[in-house]
Amino acid sequence: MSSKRSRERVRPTRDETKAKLLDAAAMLFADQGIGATSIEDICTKAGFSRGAFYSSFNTKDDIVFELLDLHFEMNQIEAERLYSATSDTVEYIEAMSSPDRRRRTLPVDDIGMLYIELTLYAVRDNKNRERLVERQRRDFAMMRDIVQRIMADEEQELPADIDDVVHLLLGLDMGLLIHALVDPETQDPNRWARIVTTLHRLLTAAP
Amino acid sequence: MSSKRSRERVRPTRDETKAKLLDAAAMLFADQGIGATSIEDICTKAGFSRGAFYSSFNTKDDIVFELLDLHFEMNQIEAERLYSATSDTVEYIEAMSSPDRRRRTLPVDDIGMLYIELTLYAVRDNKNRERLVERQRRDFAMMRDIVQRIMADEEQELPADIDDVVHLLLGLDMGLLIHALVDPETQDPNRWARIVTTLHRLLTAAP
DNA sequence: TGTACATCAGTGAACGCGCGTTCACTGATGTAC
DNA sequence: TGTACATCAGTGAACGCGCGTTCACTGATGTAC
Repeated sequence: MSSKRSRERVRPTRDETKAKLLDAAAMLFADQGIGATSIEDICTKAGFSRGAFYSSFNTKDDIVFELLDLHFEMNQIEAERLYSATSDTVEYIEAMSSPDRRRRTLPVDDIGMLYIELTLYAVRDNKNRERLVERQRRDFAMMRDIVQRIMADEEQELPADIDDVVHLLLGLDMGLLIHALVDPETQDPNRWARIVTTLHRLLTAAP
Repeated sequence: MSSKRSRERVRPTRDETKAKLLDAAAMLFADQGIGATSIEDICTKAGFSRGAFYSSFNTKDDIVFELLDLHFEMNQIEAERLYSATSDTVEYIEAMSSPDRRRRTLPVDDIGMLYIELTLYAVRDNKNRERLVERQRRDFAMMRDIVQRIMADEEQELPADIDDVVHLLLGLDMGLLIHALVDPETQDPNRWARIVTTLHRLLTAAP
């Protein structure tokens, strides 16, 4: 529709192609693992030939790390959205445990699988490990802020070290994700919310 | 030293060879990942040629699953040892958080890394996934017994659903492992014991 | 809006390396005397 | 304990497949007139 164009666009734009490749990669990495996913797989799923891949990415590593960046970026955006959209603890816990919360970041059914795949990959890469560590610390700092805000709002004092509480909450989140990944049948979708609610009750009712 | 033997043994026994290959594989899988470890790597590290590998294992998958079995088996033995060797909760928590507890299962520095690697691998294998699920359920059942024993010994009632508490404890364990794997520097070796002690305090002091 | 030409996103065949697996072999071990 | 022979654990060269990457190309898009 630009005044400079006299024919209709037939091919996707460069950015659309890249986005399609990233989405296809996210799904396949979660499904089969990074190592078991070939560039050919990604291109076929996205509907391109192998060469298209190398027009958007330099190497296979490249797409992995770009996906990791994307994952953290969208996670951050989503977390900030929840952080500011809710006003009390109950509401916040409910919003956090919403079944499609994680889906809002990347188009992958089992985002836990994808996260673990990407993490293991990045942990072993000396160049990118640092970024991963930085991101994790940022997540911890954010949760620390949230816990502090909640305790301040409720005019309560934490009966435990705040960093321990933050590690407890995020560790629990991660751990439940992995256990659910191994044994989805035993998974109770309300478990996270129920446990966190119990913890909240115990922490605010403590002597 | 057997009466049937007239010369001294020069080569390792079949079992020794297999054990060396398993140990080498455990270390390399934890260090580089299963996908990035070649059979040649394993054999070199163990001090054999590639052919030796195929004298003990049929395929690469074979050694991965044998390692997973070994991991669970030794974990089970170690857990049962702790279960019966300690008599009160404080002692039990201390024993569980002993820095070299995990080392007692396989000769790997970062057993968390190995466990995640093996788990991701097994989760994606339809034949072996079932065994993994079964093992995880057994771990949960064991922890359930332990929690029940502790509460009975202390003549306390749990102020929460016991399965939630079990998921909380094991999820926390798994999650801290992964976070420590990403960012070992921020890891506090006493954190697990401190958090669990706090949880124990909160759960037994509840109204 | 239409045409001509340069650019470059995407094509797909080809390359070559690494790795899992095989196999003909060798020399240490088990067994019988 | 020593010898002879069969067995078989471990050797290492060779095979072939799959995958990441390259590259000469084609035809759609951007731009100027």
